Amino acid sequence: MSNASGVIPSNAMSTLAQQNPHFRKRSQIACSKCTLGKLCLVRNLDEDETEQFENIVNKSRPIHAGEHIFRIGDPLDCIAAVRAGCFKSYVIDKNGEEHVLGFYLPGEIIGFDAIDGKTHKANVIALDTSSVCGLSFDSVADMARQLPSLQEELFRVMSAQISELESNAADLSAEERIARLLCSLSTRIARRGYSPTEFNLSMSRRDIASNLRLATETISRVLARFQSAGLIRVNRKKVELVDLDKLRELAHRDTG
Amino acid sequence: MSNASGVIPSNAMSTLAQQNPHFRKRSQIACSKCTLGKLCLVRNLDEDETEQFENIVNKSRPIHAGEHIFRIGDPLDCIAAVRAGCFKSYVIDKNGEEHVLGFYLPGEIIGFDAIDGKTHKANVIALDTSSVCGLSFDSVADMARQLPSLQEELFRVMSAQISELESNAADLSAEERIARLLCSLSTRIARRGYSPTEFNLSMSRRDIASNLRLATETISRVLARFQSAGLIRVNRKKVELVDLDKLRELAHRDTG
DNA sequence: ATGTACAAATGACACAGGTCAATAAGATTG
DNA sequence: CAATCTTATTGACCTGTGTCATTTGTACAT
Repeated sequence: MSNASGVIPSNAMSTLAQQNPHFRKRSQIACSKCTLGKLCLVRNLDEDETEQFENIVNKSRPIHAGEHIFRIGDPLDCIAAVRAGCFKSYVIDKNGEEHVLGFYLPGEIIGFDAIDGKTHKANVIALDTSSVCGLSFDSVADMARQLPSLQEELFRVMSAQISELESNAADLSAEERIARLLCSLSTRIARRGYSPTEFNLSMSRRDIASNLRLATETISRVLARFQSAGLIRVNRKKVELVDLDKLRELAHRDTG
Repeated sequence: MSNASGVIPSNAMSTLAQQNPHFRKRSQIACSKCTLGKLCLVRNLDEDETEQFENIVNKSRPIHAGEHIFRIGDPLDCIAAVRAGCFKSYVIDKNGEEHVLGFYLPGEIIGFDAIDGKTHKANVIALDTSSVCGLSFDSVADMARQLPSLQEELFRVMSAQISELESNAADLSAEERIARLLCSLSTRIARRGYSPTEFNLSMSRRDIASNLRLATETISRVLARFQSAGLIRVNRKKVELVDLDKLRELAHRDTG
């Protein structure tokens, strides 16, 4: 804990700020040509603005499953935009138990919780082979003062994260929570043009359990129940959402 | 639900934007002389900047317990800074059950969840006689582009809210959750210079229960247990935290 | 292919906290 | 200052989910 160093520092003397190997400047990446199709912070920027933005983006090298991009206590140098793959954020409690705070898919931004206090508040680890764009938060903030659309988008994304977390706080049954996670993944994957009904669970049952505050056994049992009810078909990491409507109904207990 | 009109509209034809009676311009309030002592968004502004900021602040009239300042669906015109009193935010689920999302004390900002989608996502109601400062979010954002410290503070506060919500998501026992709420209230109250060990629970047991996802009976029982263990003394709304250290220990299950 | 190791599924049982019901203590009204 | 209503407390019992133990499945290495 005293060494909150991030990301397998190959050079022990280096500051994270300059040397975090995931965020070292490699190539300028053209956001305008990103496979994500401007799903990211540049969403509402015009061509010129996007070009400006590209100057502060560092693309990372591929990150292997199991590699950390942030660790608790790391100074907030970068926030990260997921380009490909999947990440989870987690903390370890007093008893050494891991608690998964959330999952991040391409197009999503990791690290907003680090702005307050200027240090990262969760560990973030790749679940699949992944890549991210590193964004110096200071640079983004500076640029946001020049580009209203960028500022607006930053506020919007943070706001959405607050809403999301607020609604997750609801007291749901195991079935409701699992339905909700499946639906959430579905829409987030669909946003990128992939099938909303057939996808890969990059995270283990244990990760799901930890994130939903359930036992892994409960995850297994509920998935089995969903399958025999004809709602889904699961095989290990593969899921098919057969009856998405019914799942959504289960998930959306809350209305206005 | 179709009429998501806010705040007891005395004039049915008025738009909320212009007429929300809580946020109608009444008096410019000098933030520099606010009883909160710059606990608010102006925290890091210098004198000139604070003066600028005051121009976009509308102070509300007193708000009575039970009055709403926002309702779900209200357009995001204003966010609100609590000056005095206490608020809760809540939603109603399909079954008509209320779910309390959070409590807001003086110095805290309500409405960040409304930026995404430009509509309020929760009902917000006063629990005590209260007052708030209304802040046009657009004006605040505009000004934030001129005043780096203001933008920084906005990002910081939103970030803190994200961290807070993430850590609330942990899977805690009833005792841990209640200890955590008591400690949270304690530090938030202490921030304003009041006693961290003796204060008023503005919210009902039912509100606490809903917020912590417990039954009201459990709240009563745990408070009783805490009392007989010598951790607190409770009588209705009055609480005294006798052994704050032990309470904190109970509350802070999570470490890095 | 065979062995090994880890992830997932399944079953038996326990317990924290929910639910329901009754009572008590304040608050509010006439 | 009754009468009434609401909120809080307390008790008895029930249920969903956790825990622990065992089995099955899958991937990977030899």
